[in-house]
Amino acid sequence: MAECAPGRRERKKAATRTALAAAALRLCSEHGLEHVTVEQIADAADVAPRTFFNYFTSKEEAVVAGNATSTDVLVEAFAARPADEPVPESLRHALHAVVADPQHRERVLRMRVLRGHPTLLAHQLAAFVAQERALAEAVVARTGADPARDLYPMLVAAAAVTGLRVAVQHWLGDHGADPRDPDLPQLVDEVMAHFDAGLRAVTAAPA
Amino acid sequence: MAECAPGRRERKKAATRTALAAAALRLCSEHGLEHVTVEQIADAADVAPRTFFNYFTSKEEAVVAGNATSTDVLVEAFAARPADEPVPESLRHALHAVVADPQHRERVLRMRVLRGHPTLLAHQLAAFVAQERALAEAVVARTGADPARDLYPMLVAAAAVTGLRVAVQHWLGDHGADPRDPDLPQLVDEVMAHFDAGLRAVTAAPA
DNA sequence: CGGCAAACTTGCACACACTGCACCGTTCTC
DNA sequence: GAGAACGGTGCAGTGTGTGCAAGTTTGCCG
Repeated sequence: MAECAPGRRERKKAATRTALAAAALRLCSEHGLEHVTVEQIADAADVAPRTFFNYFTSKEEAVVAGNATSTDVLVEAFAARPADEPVPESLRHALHAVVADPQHRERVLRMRVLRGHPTLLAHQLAAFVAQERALAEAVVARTGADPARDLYPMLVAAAAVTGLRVAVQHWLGDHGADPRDPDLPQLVDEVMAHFDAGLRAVTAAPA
Repeated sequence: MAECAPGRRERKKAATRTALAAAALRLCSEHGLEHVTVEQIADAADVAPRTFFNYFTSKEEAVVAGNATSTDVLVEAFAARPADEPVPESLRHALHAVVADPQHRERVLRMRVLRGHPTLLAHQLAAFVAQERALAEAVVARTGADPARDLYPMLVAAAAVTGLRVAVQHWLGDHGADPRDPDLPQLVDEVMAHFDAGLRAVTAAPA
């Protein structure tokens, strides 16, 4: 009952999908991507191996599926900002909302182990592009720009997602441990400050 | 003979790799990704199927491999700009060099047919990330910034590659046919102008 | 030149990914 | 309660991707 918009059947489907994605992420982050078979993932989610492929076309897709929730957080946080606020400022707040989400942190930490698997990385990036598109639609909805004539909505959305990715990479120490040991919200602010400055380098003199 | 730095053996290897990548791109763009087998690609390149996997771990990787040449063009064009030029301006010129490369246009047009295959798209994006890293190194080499403390090099490189991607997507009509029918260099300029303006929306009134 | 050693190619075997098809059970609709 | 629709499952088959053990080419040095 409750809100019967999603019927009983649809809820079961969503539950199975979530269970498969969660099992895939957990098993692969624990044992490594290539040491986990689809059969094991299906077992952990208590469905038949064949059923796995009714939801995902590959292991990688299942592992990355959880990112969709971050997309929702990002878009909703952006949409919730006042419409007269400058777009980049709204995006800064939206990115803060994402990195503040405990589920996002959890996922980032699990993903950390899985870096270096090219195929998985590739699918991860595909998930980011999906984020970009969803966010671009929200920008269009606010600004009323015509995406066929104006590439601003796509660009600013892509820039925001890219900025988030760069911030997370930096935070994970992909380019060496940052001696300042900054946290994720701080790095997001740095990224957006660079965008605000038109990407003009203002690097301080080296220590 | 000639410059013997790359020995006879290495040249053969590079030739085989190129032949495999070219065959993969050609066959897949003609018949569709899923209607081409590794065996056919190997045949077209005149090697055994097993040999294919000595060079690439998947069909997708082979199809996308050609992008490495664009990376070289991008990085070299950036490095060739005067060191006292602002980084974004150098990047603008470097992006122009890429889109002016006939090989790049050829590849973009072939890839056009292959959009919509999620797995291939994913690997394509992975190739872009490789571009970002190479470009970031060039930025580090010019500015002397410490990538462990400063995320500017990674960010500006990622922004440039993302901008190129957005421009190409727009050019291919992913968001509807642009009535202005702009060319690629023009779109690159628009992208960089948006970055220069700090991504502040200055959308003109709709027609 | 002769011959060794490293590296590339290839065939074989195998595990696994992924798909089409058909069947069964459950859920929705009337 | 009957029929339609839909999701779950087993089966069979194709194709991917890898380890292993050859055979062959290339580079190197005595």
